Amino acid sequence: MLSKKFFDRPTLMAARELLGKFLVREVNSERMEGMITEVEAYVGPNDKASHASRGRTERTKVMFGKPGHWYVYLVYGMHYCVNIVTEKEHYPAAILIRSVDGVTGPGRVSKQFKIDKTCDANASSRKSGLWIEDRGVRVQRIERGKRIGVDYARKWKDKPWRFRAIEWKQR
DNA sequence: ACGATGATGAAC
DNA sequence: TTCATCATCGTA
Repeated sequence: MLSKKFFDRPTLMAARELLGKFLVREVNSERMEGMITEVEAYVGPNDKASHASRGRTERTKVMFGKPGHWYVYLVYGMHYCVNIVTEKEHYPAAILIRSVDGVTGPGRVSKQFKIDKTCDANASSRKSGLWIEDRGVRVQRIERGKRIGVDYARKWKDKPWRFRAIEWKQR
């Protein structure tokens, strides 16, 4: 299981390395799991694409908290987005999980893994029923691009902070 | 191309 | 208390 230490470092670095890791969900003795194939980084208090750029609020306070905790929120009144908090406490940053195996799109991922508001602010751990594991997959090729759905973010909208696994190998 | 759908944050 | 906005998705 990935420890807090994995997330306590620069977000772009953690984001790239999150590709190929496995998202595991356990709820009502049902277990789901899949390899993370696409992520986006939201970094620091000035990133206008990040919810944290408006400062610390009830919703976003978890982004300012300890690394390795889940930030889950509702978008467009319908879909949940699943993020994992990174970097040191008080520095707001997180990684959005956009695709897992064949499940492409943050809303679809949360639906597939039954992730909702009850997961928000929990630590990534077996106990919380939602965690991440390293199973020895080595990602060999990564595509990098702009983040999706953040056209309002001025100069931050074109930051190439989305990462997608193109090629990988089981060790 | 567009509407669904409701929490959130900021303005009033 | 109101109001615009929104890290999306399914249908057309």
